[in-house]
Formats: sequence, structure tokens, C-alpha cells
Amino acid sequence: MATNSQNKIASSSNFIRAKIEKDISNNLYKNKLWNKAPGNSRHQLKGNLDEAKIRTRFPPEPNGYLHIGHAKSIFLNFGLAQDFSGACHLRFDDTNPEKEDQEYVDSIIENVKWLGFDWNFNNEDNLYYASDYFDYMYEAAILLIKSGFAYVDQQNAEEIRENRGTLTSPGKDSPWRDHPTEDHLKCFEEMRGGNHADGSMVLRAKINMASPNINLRDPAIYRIKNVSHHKTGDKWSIYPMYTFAHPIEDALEGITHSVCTLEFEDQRPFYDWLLKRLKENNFFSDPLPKQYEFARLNLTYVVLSKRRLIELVENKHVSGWDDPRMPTLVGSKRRGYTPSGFKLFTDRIGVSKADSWIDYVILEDCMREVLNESAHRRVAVLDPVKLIINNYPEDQEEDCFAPNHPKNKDLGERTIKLTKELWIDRDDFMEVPVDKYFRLSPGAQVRLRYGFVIECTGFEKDIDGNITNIFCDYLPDTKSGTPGADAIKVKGNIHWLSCKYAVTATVNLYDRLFKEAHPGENNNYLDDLNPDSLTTREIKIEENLKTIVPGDQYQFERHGYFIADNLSKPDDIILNRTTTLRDNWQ
RNA sequence: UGGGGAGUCGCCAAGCUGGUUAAGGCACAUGGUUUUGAUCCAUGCAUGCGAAGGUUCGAAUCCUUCCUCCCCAGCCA
Repeated sequence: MATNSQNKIASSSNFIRAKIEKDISNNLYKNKLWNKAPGNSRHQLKGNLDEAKIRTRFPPEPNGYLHIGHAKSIFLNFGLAQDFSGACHLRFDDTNPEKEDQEYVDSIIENVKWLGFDWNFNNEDNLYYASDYFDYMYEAAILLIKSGFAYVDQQNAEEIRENRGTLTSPGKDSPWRDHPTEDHLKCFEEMRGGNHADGSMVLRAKINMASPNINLRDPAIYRIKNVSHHKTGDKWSIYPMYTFAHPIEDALEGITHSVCTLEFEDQRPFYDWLLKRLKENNFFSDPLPKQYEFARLNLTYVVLSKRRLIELVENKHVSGWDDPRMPTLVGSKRRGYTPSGFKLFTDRIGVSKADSWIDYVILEDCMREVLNESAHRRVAVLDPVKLIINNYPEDQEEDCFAPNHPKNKDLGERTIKLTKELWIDRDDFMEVPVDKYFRLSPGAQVRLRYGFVIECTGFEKDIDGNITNIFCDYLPDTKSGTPGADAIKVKGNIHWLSCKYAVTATVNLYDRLFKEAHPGENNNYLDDLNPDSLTTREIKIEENLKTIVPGDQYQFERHGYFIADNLSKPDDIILNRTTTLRDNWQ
């Protein structure tokens, strides 16, 4: 309990939370208005005081599947809103129709819900699309042109690039920069008209071509794209750039804290510049949103870049976006990773501005920690070898009782049938035991978990030297749960399943997708792929697992956590190993 | 070489408007419990805060210089 509350304190102290606490205590949002929906000043000034103490947003571009890095951002943004009695909007940043698709929108919505969040606040559904704001953005652009802060440039992309200068030398003004405002207004209208080719004109903010910050050298803010949009269809032939759109989206939605990743740090001056210009035009009013940046997640043995993820799927290095080895949320889910595990993980790794690589084992350990609490226990034999009890009658069988959870008796117990012939794991027997090996070996005593103590009397091998049968005697007075069962102390304790009753299933044993901690650091990342990231085999599982359905999760004792795969059917059970148990032996 | 960031224990990460022994987690180590070599519990784990100087009664926190790493020259986000 004490450690839990300490965890909470630790996770709650990051620089963004500190800033929010300060902003709230300084009453920054005391007079903030909200008119039940996004909008500019015209709209919001007619509203009431915003009941949301703060507003944050998670703004994915619907051009790919969410991954573990997004989970960090989701927990940050939605968590902030939750903890400060605010609202977190889910907003699709769909300003580039060429790359975006409804398929991704659906998947993202499902993923965010899966992680346990919704975007409802005071019965308002805060699910938005940047494309819903295109009219506002167009209006803002015109305001900017009229006030002399934007112009239509007719240089081609090549010329613009050349005139932008370099990191160490200033850029050159565009010849179109100082044309009359009227001309720019007219050109911008023409851009919208749809009669101009892509790239023939572009609207640029007029700031400073000599700025040491390249993002301020008259950034492009609206470009011609004669393509239809998945939401707005053919209404527009011009689309705003992220740089321009994002601050406006935030302001329209009354976002107080706009949290993004480090690479946008250089854009913050433009973010503030734009909003200030629009405030001067009474398009927006205080309090204006502020942008804060944190370090994106890097995980060892994992790639998270969109480009690489796509490549893994398209080149069939994995079976798809939801391959359990993929760091996507759909893949993680299929692997058996859980929302509460991700929550623990994000709390544990914290939020800062320092570039860092989180050990993959941290993530795995979080999943173990969560699953250890919740998962019911079962028995599975992953590499079966036959154990025959010499002194157990051929036709005899009996029930052994096994609790579903060692720490929680309320979860009940189930019975496992014991018979003369059993399956045990090959690992649990050594012909010549190594030092400190306390499982089965010739002459050794070991307990059949939940059953009897046995003593190994011998074994048989096939022509290739593989062990085929192991023989033992059981000690009748040692059955678990009966008086005196503990009279004989043994160190080893192995699991087993009746050959007569065990059910056969298929298991996918997953290991890390990459064998290098930093894939691609020393060569092409594809060369760092782990050839053994998946092994599939036939295993034996408890009879009562016959009714397992996709998504069911269990701990197979002494092995790890497993989940029934999407494709699993009663007559073709498929299990995925989520993660192994920790193993201090060797 | 311009601009913007970051460097605190193996991995994360508080602290950074200067003030007693530098939080916490993970990992690790050693004990204990245990019919999962799991879990759980206990204890240990930075004379040190990228480096070197300086200011001060006192510095991770202030100043100076230096070093390393990341980001920016898309009509991507």
C-alpha cells in the first residue's frame, strides 16, 4: 500500500503537471468561456464559464495504427485531464488527405477506448476532426493576408527551398512577398477555386526570411491539393499545413495545454506568433493555448517509426499490423498485453524532456505484475514427455485440487485428473542433473504439483537418444491437501497433465522481434530482425481449457502468461505466449 | 558552423526561485516466506549530480568556459 501511494507521488511529479498546477493556482482559466463546442471568439464569447478546469487533446493523424509510443501520449493527455477535472479531446489531425483514411480513424477510436478512455465531458462528446475546422482556417488565413502577415507565393517548391537559405545562412525574400494585399487575397481565392495545379501557388506566413529559426522563414501554411478528403470530399482543393492548422485547432477547442513531442519545440514560436496575430484580429481571445513538449518513447529491441512498421508489414516480416510481435496496440492486445499494464508502464517510465531508451524488460515486467494479480492459473505442458507411474493401477484415476489463484482463494479451485500415464515437461527431467538442479532425475524425489511425491526409477530412450519414457513410483501418503502430505520434504515441484485427459493445442511462443537493443544502429534494421521471434508447437493443456475463447488469459504455472488468439476455435485452440515468468534459475 | 533542446546510480526519474544525510521505481545483490526456482517480505545499492573553474558560511541547484547527444533547411505531421 505504501509503495503504491509512493508510486503515485513519483508518477505525478513531472514538469507538465507542475506547470498545470501552477497555471490553475494562478487562476489562468478562471474566466475561460466555452460554448458547448469548438469555435472562435465569436462563438465562445456567447458561452458560459468552462467547467473543464483544463483541456488537453490527443491529436493523431489517421494515417497509421497506434503503437506503444502513442499509448504514452494517450495516458499523459487523458490522464492529465482526469486528474485535474478537465477534458481531453480526441482529435483527428486530418489535414493531409493523400495519406489519411477512415480505416485508421476507426482503429484509433477503438484503441483509445481499449486503453480505458473516452472523450465525454459534461455530456459533451469531444471527438473532433481538424477537417471540421477548414472554414475557420480559411477565414483565419484571409485575416492573416489582410493584416499583412501572409502572402501567396508563386515560386515553385524548388525555388522556395533554394531561397530558404541554410542552417547557417539567411534566406531570401520571395519576389511575390511584397505584392499588394489585394493580389494575395485574389490569388488565395483562386487557389481555393480549384483551377490551379498542385504546387503552383502556396500561402506563406510573412515573418522573417533571415530568422535563425528556419521554421520562421515564412513557413508554408496552405497548399493546393486537388484530391478529395475522406471527410470533406471534394469541397476543398486547398489544405492547411500542420504548422498552421494545429494551433488553430487547439484554440478553437479551448485547449489549455497542448502537449506534443520534442521535435515540435522549434515550432512553438510560430504557434505563439500565429495565435497572437489571430487574437489581434479578435478571432481568438485569452486564454490562448500553450504548447509543451516531452520526449517521445524509445524502447529497446523495438522500432516505432511509422515507416519501419509499414515496411515490416508490407514485406511480410510479420503477419500483419496485429501480429503479436508488433508494437502496435492491436498487436499488443493480441499478444495479451493489457491496458492496466500499459498504465503501470507509463507511470513507471515518467515524462521528461531527456531523450531516453526504456528497457523492453520494463514493459514486460509491468505486464507480468498486472497479470500476476488477475490471471487464473492453469497447467500446460509445452514440451511433453511421458511419465509413467509404475505403482499406479492402469485403470485408476483420481481428482487433484488446484487453486485458481495462489493469493486469492475466492477465485476457487478446479480439479485435475491424475492417471497412470502423464505428460511432463522435458525440461523437468535431466538424465545427469547439473549442480543444484532439483527437479527430476534418476533416483530423485519430486512432487507432482497438487498431487503426490514421486521417485524416479528409470527412463527409456529412442534410437536417436531422445528420452521417450520416464518411470517413477509414487508415495501414496503424500497427496497434496491430505494430512501428513508434507511428511516428506522435496525441493522440486513439477507440473503434469494426464495423458488420458489433456487437450492438445497450438502455441505461439514469442520472443523479441529484434535481436539488437537499438535496431538499425550499426546496419540496416532489417538485418537486426530476430530469426527466432516466433516458434510454434503443439502442447498439452488442462481439459477444462477446452472452452477457452479468444482473449481469455491465463498463467500457465511455471511457464508464463498466455492468451487465446483471435483465431482460436474450440477444435483448434491457439494460444499466444504473452510473456514468460521471471526465472532466477541459471 | 545558425537556432532550439537535453545531460542526476546499469535503465528511467524527482529535486534545480541555493540550506540538514541527493526522493522514488526498475534492475541487481543478500536473507526470509512459499507445493509456481513465480509471487510476496526485509535489507543493501550515487561523499556523487557531463567536465573544469568560480561565487558563497553553504551549490545538483547561481556564474564562466568546455564536452557529448538529440531536433530543425517537406507545398509531411
